[in-house]
Amino acid sequence: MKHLPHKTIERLSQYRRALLLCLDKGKTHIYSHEIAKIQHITAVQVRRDLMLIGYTGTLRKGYNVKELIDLIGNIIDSDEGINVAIIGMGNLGRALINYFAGKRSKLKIVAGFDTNPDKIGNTMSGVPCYSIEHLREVVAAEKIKVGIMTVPADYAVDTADLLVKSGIKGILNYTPKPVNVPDGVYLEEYDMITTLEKVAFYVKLQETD
Amino acid sequence: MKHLPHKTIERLSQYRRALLLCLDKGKTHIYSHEIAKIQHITAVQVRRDLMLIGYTGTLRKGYNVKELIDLIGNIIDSDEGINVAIIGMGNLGRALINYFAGKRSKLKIVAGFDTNPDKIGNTMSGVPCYSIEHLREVVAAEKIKVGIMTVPADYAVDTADLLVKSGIKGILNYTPKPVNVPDGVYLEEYDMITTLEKVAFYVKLQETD
DNA sequence: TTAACAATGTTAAGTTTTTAACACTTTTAC
DNA sequence: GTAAAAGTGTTAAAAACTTAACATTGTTAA
Ligand SMILES: NC(=O)c1ccc[n+]([C@@H]2O[C@H](COP(=O)([O-])OP(=O)(O)OC[C@H]3O[C@@H](n4cnc5c(N)ncnc54)[C@H](O)[C@@H]3O)[C@@H](O)[C@H]2O)c1
Ligand SMILES: NC(=O)c1ccc[n+]([C@@H]2O[C@H](COP(=O)([O-])OP(=O)(O)OC[C@H]3O[C@@H](n4cnc5c(N)ncnc54)[C@H](O)[C@@H]3O)[C@@H](O)[C@H]2O)c1
Repeated sequence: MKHLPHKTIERLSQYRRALLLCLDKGKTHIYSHEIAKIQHITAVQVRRDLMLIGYTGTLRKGYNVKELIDLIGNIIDSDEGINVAIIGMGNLGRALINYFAGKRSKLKIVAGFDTNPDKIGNTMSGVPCYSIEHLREVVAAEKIKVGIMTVPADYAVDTADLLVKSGIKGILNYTPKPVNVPDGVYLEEYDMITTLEKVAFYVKLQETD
Repeated sequence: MKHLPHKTIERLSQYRRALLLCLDKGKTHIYSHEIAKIQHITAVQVRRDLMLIGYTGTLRKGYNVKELIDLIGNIIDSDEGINVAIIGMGNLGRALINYFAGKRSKLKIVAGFDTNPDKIGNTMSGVPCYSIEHLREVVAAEKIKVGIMTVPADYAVDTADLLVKSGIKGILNYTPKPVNVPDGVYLEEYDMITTLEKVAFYVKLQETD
């Protein structure tokens, strides 16, 4: 497989989510325009993405839901799975753990970290909370590759450095403070206010024309 | 002002966030490459975006932080401000309210809605929780334009319909279940798993080449 | 004072992403 | 049987977005 466009990767994840829902409903086949409708995009785009990953559906019946789910898994998932840690077991951290628990077989939150002694040693939704002091050892022992940052904003920069030093290869930063990482570490900044402001902007725009 | 690219709108919101942090630190001027560094993009792109909004900095001193913050506000904020509601005052809903509280003067969460009688009538971080039954009246009374959906996934579709009927013009959907809205309502689907899967994918990719 | 520098602003080129167009294939209806 | 309909797969065109190139202009330093 050659290079898949950035955007296609995102959509594949979304297609799978939609397909899993369809599978639950007992649907065995699905047309490109049905997927498109769910994702608010065009059928052409769906077909193009599927072309890129080399999947071909059956004419007149569309795509086999189960097959497609598996194929997407082959592409975006890692064979051995990827272990994930959450740093900062506060409101958001706990909500995320709760939410992710058991959602994806190949992506597992295996550890949480905090500085609060009351939290350290506890387990939340099956995820043990360690002291941030033990970050390095736990990351190594549990083969953790990805870290989700949900610490208070003031600690974001330091925490990112710590994560990098401990050998983490991907960071998802939920704090509103942008951080820096060296080459070789993939960083995604995820600010919720940006999205809300975007919605508000387009609402305003729609009103004024 | 003509059309601003979709992506520019997002970045403007991010620039403002970064600029506000700089202002706090007492910085009065900033160069395009400094903004770029924070946002992990190029200086050219920053300058281009600012060109599009018609802001010109002073040569050799860069951009005036305060002025730029105000200008971005003029563009993306709504003059009278926009009121927002959260539907579903659970873990995520509460975390969001807590987080947004007081962050933006022009974007205010003024109401929460739930079905749980234990929550209705209470106040969280200053936001009153109403029964979902009273959605329509409260939306009208409080001039709520945007709704953030944090209800259980099974209620997502119905809740979206309700919001649309009540006159809401923008929806930010945090549930993992895509919903549909008619023309004239701006919808943003915001799935956290997609982002995490993307991070995991690029981590995997980096390992294998 | 004048050359070197380091910034901005802008036009042009390049890249990525989306959309359109259409050839092809099975099913259905007559 | 054969034409119409409704899908897929793919190439080509268009649109959106980013990057490069460079002219311009204050500032600094010899
Ligand atoms: N709550 C939200 O909806 C939301 C949304 C977007 C972003 N955020 C951001 O996410 C972060 C967390 O938000 P929250 O509401 O969960 O806050 P919180 O205060 O509830 O949780 C923060 C947790 O981090 C722990 N912590 C503090 N310093 C630490 C360190 N150095 N290492 C590890 N753990 C540490 C604290 O003990 C606490 O448990 C904040 O930066 C916030 O701005 C929150
Ligand atoms: N927790 C997370 O980090 C996270 C992340 C991404 C997405 N989500 C999604 O967000 C949603 C909420 O997650 P949560 O962890 O807060 O769940 P939760 O169960 O803690 O909260 C759901 C809340 O919605 C209320 N509710 C139920 N039906 C309702 C209705 N018809 N109208 C209004 N309110 C109603 C419930 O009483 C409860 O207070 C879920 O769909 C979840 O998948 C959560």
